Amino acid sequence: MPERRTPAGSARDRILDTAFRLFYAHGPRGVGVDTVIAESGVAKATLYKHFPRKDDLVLAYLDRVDQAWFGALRAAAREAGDDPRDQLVGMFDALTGACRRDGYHGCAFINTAAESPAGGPVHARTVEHKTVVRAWVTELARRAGAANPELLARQLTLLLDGGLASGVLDGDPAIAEATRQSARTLVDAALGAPGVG
Amino acid sequence: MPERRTPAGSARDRILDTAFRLFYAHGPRGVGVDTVIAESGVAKATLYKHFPRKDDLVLAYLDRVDQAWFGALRAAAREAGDDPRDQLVGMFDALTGACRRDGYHGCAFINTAAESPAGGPVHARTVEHKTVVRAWVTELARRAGAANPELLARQLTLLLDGGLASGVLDGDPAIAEATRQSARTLVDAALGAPGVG
DNA sequence: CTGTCTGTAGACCGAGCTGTCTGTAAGATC
DNA sequence: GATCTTACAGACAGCTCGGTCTACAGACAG
Repeated sequence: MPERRTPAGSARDRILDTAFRLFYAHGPRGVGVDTVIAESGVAKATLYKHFPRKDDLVLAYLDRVDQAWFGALRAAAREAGDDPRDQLVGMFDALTGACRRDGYHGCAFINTAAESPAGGPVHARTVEHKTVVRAWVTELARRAGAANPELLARQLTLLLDGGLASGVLDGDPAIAEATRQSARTLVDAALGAPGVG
Repeated sequence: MPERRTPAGSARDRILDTAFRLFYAHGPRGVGVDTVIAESGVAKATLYKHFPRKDDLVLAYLDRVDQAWFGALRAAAREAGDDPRDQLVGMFDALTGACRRDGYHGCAFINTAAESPAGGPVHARTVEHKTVVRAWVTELARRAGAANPELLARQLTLLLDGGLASGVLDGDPAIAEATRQSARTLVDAALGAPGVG
């Protein structure tokens, strides 16, 4: 049984690409299914074949956002070097990069959660995303030798969320800059003076 | 010409009270005008007399939010004492109080802006609100003797936004606690060790 | 040739939305 | 009592939404 050798990826990918772009720009609720269909050049039946409910499409969109953003965070941390302390600060470069990007509108998860009914699948997926990211930061903080890795991770992710949330209004680079400096201050305070680690 | 001696405040206030409650709970886009009418016990014509467009009602809602939240911030700062340094940290008690409140869903401005078209009046009002708050914090930072009041204010409001944005998901008191500790760290770092000011 | 799979094209339905309309009732003022 | 204001009650138009449906076309397998 040759699974997934279908050339069907094409239609599905076109739908997801279009949804990603439109959903992020206007919010899932601000984009009708008809618009996604028109802009992706796909038949309505095809869309509903791959994503039986609009919510399924929204969740797939969030999955893609999660991959992209979490990936950017890890890449930024990796590029900061081998010292976990530097990585904790370096991950904020992902925010700087995001702010610079055209059409930047803040955190897709927060934006989507804000317009979705509480307790729904979108909320759950958002909580899951934030939890995974915070767990990763916690591990980083632990490896950096923080006395209270959970608290430091909480503080840093809170900072990250603040920088992202402000992005709904504008992508002012001063935001990313101030956020990064805050991160440095918090990390130094938690781990001892810089260079003394 | 006896202006505004009308007893009409009753209907208008009922509309605004209801809109405040519903808009904050489900987001303006998630609440139909009919629902506001039904729950406020008002005629449709009356609502459209006071608020010709739904957007007008949304803006009036944001005005009320601004008064409430900015008021809470100033009250929290005031209760922290006369020292501007304490006030900078004390204002975060407003966040703690908000987290504790039932039905807390984060920052109404961010939530509303996330579901509104960029460049619209809602965005403008949100930017205005954030600007006013940051100006107030800047003045506090200046009085506290910060070398760079703008930066410190930016950092603290960013932190505030982070705490508020996370509230869309849950009102975990740990968020407010971590935020407050971050604020203390940032203020101390900017103004010198505590008690040495 | 005949099915099956995957896709396109678009009509259609019921529901909900914003906003307008007509008609009526209560109270104040002249 | 006549009139004006303010409000209530609710039908209505016009649109968009999510989602279902039928009809058809090409590729490939038996």
